[in-house]
Amino acid sequence: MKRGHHHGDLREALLTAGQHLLDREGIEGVTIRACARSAGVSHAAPINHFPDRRALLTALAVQCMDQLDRQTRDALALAEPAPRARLEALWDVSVAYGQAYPNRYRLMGRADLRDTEDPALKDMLERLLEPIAALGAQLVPGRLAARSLVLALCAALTGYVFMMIDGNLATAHDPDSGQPLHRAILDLLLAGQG
Amino acid sequence: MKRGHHHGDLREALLTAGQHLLDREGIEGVTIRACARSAGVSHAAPINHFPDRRALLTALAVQCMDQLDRQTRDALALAEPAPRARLEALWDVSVAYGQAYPNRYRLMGRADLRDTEDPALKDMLERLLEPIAALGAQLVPGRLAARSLVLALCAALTGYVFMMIDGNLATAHDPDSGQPLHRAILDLLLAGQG
DNA sequence: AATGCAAATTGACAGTGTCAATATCTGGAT
DNA sequence: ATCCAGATATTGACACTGTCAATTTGCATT
Repeated sequence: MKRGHHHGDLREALLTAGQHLLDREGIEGVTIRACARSAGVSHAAPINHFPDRRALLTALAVQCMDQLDRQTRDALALAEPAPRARLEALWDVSVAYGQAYPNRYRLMGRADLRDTEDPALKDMLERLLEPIAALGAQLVPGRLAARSLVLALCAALTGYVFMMIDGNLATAHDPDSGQPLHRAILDLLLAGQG
Repeated sequence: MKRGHHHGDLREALLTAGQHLLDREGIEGVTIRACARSAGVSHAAPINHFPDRRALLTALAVQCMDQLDRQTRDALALAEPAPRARLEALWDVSVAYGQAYPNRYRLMGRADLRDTEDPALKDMLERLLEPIAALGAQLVPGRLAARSLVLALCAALTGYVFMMIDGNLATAHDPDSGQPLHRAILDLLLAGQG
């Protein structure tokens, strides 16, 4: 069934090699030639599956987004129905993912490394926005206010995770209340509406 | 007066060359060899002033942070005394800077490219945090609440600017109210405290 | 079985960061 | 004024990288 001509399924092998390289050595470390070496093929073999490095990194980023999206939807499926609780669950997932896989999160944040025209990427970006947009709409009456809230939630969440990843946070938890710091940000953002 | 041995002041020449390259070609484009070419010296001359590329990029980032800090303090000097107005002024400066020089803002966000031990960088980071920390303390009574607010403000601001830079914003202005979108985020963050 | 096409290899080129060895200039001592 | 020591710049090299062209290999369909 596989299209495997020589290798079996080189595309998949390159992606898992890339994932490992990404986790261990950072974005810089995920290079076409290193992935090829790790998959046991020659240095130019990947060109048949990814026209250039940009395409490889885009596919890798889409894979990471898919993981994050699945974890988010799984968590939401188990969360209580109250919008506030669901929003907390959503934030928790992203924060945990960034903590567990900082380099994957960094890759997802590097828009300059992506092929913006990739249809798989476009789909993924839409899918990723869906849950948070739904929660925003649920929390706030007007469509306009909802857009603002969603924007604020996205900006604050990604901004916070990157601060955390980059070590610009003294502590991850509030020393007094013991609750994670990102809870406090959510509190502030939702203080306005009941 | 200058320490100019061969070139006059190569370090400065490399930095301005780097700034131009950064603006025109992005971070990828600011390479040791390109800076050397632009300054009219051989490819290995920069090593005397910057031990490696990381050091060059760090110095460049510090320069950008200094520009942003100066513009911020200038704006605050002209702003009205009300904390809310001062906070708006501070956000306006960062948003405008990101819009005018997206690549400089991107460089400032790339903690992975910096030499964390650089004392000039450490100083600059402290100085950059100072105004926003002061405003947070002024806006909110307890030291703890102030820390949370400052964190939220930093995260939301940088997150928003990056969304804007990377083209993940449909519009930069609210089509109805006409006010810039980041105003709405500030509204949300400050809705809790009077 | 033969042919055509997709996949993989090999080899090359230009570009990069970084190092070692060498040459050159400058400022200050004699 | 001279001369020397050390900072500064050059040259050349090495190991990488992405990308391309030419070639070979292997599969599947005719």
